[in-house]
Amino acid sequence: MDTRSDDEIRADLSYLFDKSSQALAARMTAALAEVGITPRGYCVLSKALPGELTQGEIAEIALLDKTTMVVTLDHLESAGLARRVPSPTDRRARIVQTTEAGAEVVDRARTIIDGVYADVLGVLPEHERSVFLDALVRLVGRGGPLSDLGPAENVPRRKPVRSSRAS
Amino acid sequence: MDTRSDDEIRADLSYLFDKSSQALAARMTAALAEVGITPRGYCVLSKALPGELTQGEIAEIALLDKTTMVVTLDHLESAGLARRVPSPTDRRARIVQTTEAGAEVVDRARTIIDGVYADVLGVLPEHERSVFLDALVRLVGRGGPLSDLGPAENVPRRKPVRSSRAS
DNA sequence: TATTGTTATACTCTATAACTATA
DNA sequence: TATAGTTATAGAGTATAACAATA
Repeated sequence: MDTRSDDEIRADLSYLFDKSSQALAARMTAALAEVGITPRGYCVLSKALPGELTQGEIAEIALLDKTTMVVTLDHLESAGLARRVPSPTDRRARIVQTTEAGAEVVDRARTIIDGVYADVLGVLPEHERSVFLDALVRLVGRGGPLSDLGPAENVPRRKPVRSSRAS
Repeated sequence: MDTRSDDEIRADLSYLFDKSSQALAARMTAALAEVGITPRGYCVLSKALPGELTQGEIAEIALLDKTTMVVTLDHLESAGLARRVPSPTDRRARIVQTTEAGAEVVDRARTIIDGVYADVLGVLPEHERSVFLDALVRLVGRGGPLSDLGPAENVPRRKPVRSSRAS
C-alpha cells in the first residue's frame, strides 16, 4: 500500500499510469480466468472470429511477435478454442478459426470485460467519465504526446528535454 | 500503429491504460538516460536522499523485492551515485546514502521529470487536466476500483472474481 | 529463532536466429 | 530470393531459496 498523500500521488503521473494499467490488467486476468482464457488469448481469439485471417495477420493486428503468436495459438488450440487450417490460397500460411467453444468463450468474455469496465468507470460521474476518456484518447491517439510516433510536431513548446536547467 | 477509429480505441480501456503507461515509461526512460539513470534508479536514489533509510526500508517504500534492490544499488553504487554505509544501530543493516553526484543527478532528474509531465499534460486544457488527474486518483486511490486492496465494498455489483485456472 | 543483505538459481516473458516448406 | 510458420535458444526482468552475519 502507498503511504503518500493523495496530493503527492496526484503529482506522480508515472505512478498513476503504471498503477491503473497494472491493476486493471490484474482484474482482467482474474475475471477472464473464469472462462478459462488470458487477456492475450481473448485478444487473439476475438480477432480470429471472422475466420479469414492468417497467423501473421492476426499477429500484426494484435501487435504480437509471430513467435509469441505461435505459443498463444498452441494454448488456444490445445484448449479447444481455436484451430489452424491451411490457407486455400497460400500453402505456407494458416488461417486461424475459432471453434464453437471458442466463439462462445469470446462472447462470454465480452460480457465480462464490459462488466469490469463498467465497474471501474462507474465510480466516475457521467461528465467526468467523458472528460477522462476524451483526455486519454487525446494523449494516446494520433499526434498525442503518448502516441507511438513520438510527441509529434504539435508539441514543440518544450525542447526535446535536454539536460540543462537545474533547480 | 493502431488502425482502429478513435471511438473503438476509446472503448478499449485496457489499451488506453497499457498504452499510456508504456508510452510514458518509454519517454521517462529516454529522458532520464540523459543524466545516466533509470526510472527505478531515480526512484531509489530520491528516496535515499534523507540518508537515514536502510536497503530494506527503501525496498518496501519503492515496492521492490529486496534482491531487486541489491542489483539496483549495485548499479547506483558503481555509477558513483550512492553508497552503502553500515547502520550505527544494527550491524546487519546498511544505510543507503546518495553521493554528492547522486544528489545532483536527483536534482536534474526532477527537472527532467517535471518537463515530461508538463509536456504530456500540456495538451489538455486546464480544466480537463484537473478532471483527468482527479479521476485517476479516484480510480487508483484508497477504496478505488483499481486500488491494491481490490474494488472495496462500494462496487459489489459483480462477484469477487473467484480463482480458477487460465489457459 | 528471526532478520538483513547477499548469492545462486529458476522461472516468465519475449525476441532473435535458424530451419522447413512453400512462393 | 523472399515469406509463413516453427523450433530452439538467448536475454531481460524478477522472484525463490539458501546462506552468513547479526539480532
